[in-house]
Amino acid sequence: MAASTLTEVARLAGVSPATASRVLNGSARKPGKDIAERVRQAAESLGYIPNAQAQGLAKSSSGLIGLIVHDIADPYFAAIARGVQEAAREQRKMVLLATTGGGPAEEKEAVAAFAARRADSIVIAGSRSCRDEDKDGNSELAAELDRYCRNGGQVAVVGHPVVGAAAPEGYHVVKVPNQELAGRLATELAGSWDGDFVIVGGPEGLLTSDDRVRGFQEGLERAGRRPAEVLRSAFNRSGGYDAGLELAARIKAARTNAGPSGEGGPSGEGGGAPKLCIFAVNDVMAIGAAAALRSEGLRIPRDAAIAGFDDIETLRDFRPALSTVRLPLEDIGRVATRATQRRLAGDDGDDGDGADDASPGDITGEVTLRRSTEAAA
Amino acid sequence: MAASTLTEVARLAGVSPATASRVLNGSARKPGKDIAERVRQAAESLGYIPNAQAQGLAKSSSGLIGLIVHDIADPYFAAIARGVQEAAREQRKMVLLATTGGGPAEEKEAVAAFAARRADSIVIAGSRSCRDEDKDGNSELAAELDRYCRNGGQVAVVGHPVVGAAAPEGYHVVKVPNQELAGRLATELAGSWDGDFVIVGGPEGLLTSDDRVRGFQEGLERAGRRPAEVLRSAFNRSGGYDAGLELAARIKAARTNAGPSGEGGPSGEGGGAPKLCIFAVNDVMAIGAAAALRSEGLRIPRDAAIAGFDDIETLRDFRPALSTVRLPLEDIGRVATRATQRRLAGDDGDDGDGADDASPGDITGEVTLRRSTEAAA
DNA sequence: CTGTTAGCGCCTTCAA
DNA sequence: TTGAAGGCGCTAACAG
Repeated sequence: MAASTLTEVARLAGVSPATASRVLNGSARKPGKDIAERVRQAAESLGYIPNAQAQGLAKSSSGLIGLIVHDIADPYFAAIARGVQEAAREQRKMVLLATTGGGPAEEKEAVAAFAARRADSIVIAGSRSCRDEDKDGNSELAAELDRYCRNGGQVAVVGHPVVGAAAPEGYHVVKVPNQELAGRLATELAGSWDGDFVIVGGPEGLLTSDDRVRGFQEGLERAGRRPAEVLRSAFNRSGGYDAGLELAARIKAARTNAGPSGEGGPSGEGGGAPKLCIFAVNDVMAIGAAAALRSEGLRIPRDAAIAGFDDIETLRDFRPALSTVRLPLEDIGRVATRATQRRLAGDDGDDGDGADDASPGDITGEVTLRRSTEAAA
Repeated sequence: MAASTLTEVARLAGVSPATASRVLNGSARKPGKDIAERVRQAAESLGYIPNAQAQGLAKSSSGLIGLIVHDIADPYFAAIARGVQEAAREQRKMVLLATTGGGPAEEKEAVAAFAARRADSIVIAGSRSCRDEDKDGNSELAAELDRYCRNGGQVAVVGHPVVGAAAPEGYHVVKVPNQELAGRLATELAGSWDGDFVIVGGPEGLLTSDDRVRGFQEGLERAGRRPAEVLRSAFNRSGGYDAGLELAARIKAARTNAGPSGEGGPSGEGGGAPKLCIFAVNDVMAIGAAAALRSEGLRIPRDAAIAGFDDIETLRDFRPALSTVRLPLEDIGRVATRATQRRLAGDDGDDGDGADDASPGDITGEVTLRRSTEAAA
């Protein structure tokens, strides 16, 4: 009942398994035309499907690319996954998916599982963390990756190198200019916004979040503004929502203090309190924060401005349109995947520190100001 | 340089490979405690990782679950994928991802690739098509699946059976009550909406779309309403947008015909033209349509109501909140995946027509009326 | 309880 | 060009 084997095909075609193998895959050597045809027919009639496991075992290479994400249902990762998938198809490979929820321990498991399957390469998306609690996990992950690379595996990490990882051969980092872009966002915002800024960040130690926070502060400074207060919460919609609630309370309090201009409803003009501009370190958090403000009867951008980061596609129809930084997520996935393609001979070598920068077209982003941060009431 | 093997571990521990194998995996038989410990240490010190390919070859089972979707970045599929992933983790399996763009030809390729990798089971999400152009593709896909099942593979399809597929053992269909739910949506809407209905559907022949269209018409009929006109467009945001543009033009035309009640802007009260309620067969299309209306200066629900289907999580913060039918996408993925788990002995058999219904908790949905279809101006 | 012996299905030297 | 033989790493029957 099991699928038919190469041997069966060979027998049916009246040739040796070796010959059958040669015609059924792109072997260097060309079998006789007539023979080839016979083999092909035999394969067809038996519905032969090569056993990739056996092939992999024999060739010690599996045609698999492992992808590690926090959560595949998160549009950020889904977009990256699409890019990875495309690049994988170009390489005629399949992608193995692992979702980890973000913990280095689970990530380590995933790497081990990929290694067990002899994945040719691994792409790790999702922010690194340098919190204390993750320290052990990180070094175990680093060790696992190191071993994987030493056994000939290729790894690409999106964003930051794994904390504590050496930079073995085959280890690539796709840099994402989070800090710089957040800085640009801040300066642009500062140009059109008089009020104060608040940052809604993820937990401290999440590198991506930290970069964006830092960059934003720098941008503010460059623009001659005072630093923004940073609220910490979960790196997802609900974190944004919580922070939004907190901010809504403050905004309302400030308003009533400044003068109860109108109890009939919040008025953009009334109290002298300067309006707040909220920067959430990703779009999903921004949406959460916006929802919270709205649920408290505040309106955007009338009562507060809000900006996000990523420019998630599904969120582009959100109203008011969200100011954000567009990141070429799909490209990021593609670039990361391509970076793991073993370099051909004639490589111009890396820059000495081991980890090379996966340079095929460096990742850039674009500040995208929209309605949610318009100053006009 | 290659990863260390079981044989090396065995040698280091001074035992036979068989023994090493027995301790390193859950073999039925238990080796001596001291021996076990020695083996474990040897494995640890060598950084041994079992070769899943070899294991799979020997056991003829790979621990792989293949998932086929149109597009992993589509939130509908991403949500299902999350469910599949969870169930896979429960079964201690990994998921192999294939995205096909929806064509049966690519789906067939994917099935063949999964078969080659000896995936233990395959989950197919994404609407089936019965269009003429897909006829050949469908039957090839059916044949491929049939072969896969005959070789012992398990298949679960979300929604509809593959067109033309026999119902071999191991072939499961996770039914989604699209038609019924669309009907319920229609009747509920009919209760609070006086105007006419229009359906924005996908291309004819897309089974999921067709079901929803049909169900909606039935619901309308039950409510004593006349059938809705059906606009056909692509099954994605841009299709919805196109249809929305068309509808916006009509709405405006109807208004000026009925009487230029106010040129200052569209007014809900003014013209006697009954307001339209648009049913888009999925949320993403609905969002597209809404965006189109908005771009034409129309407002929802003031100038037209709109409803979708799926209740995509990322879209829940959309304003006005979208009336829709909630589908437990994640559960669907989970249920489909679990259905492919080979039944234990003592199975109560199938219902004779071969394909069984993957009954572990039938899928149900829930009509969810929100702001976008509120009658009040 | 342990070790030995065969494969799982395929690829890849080698010799013919 | 084709065939025969050995091995990829592991498991599953046997034998001890």
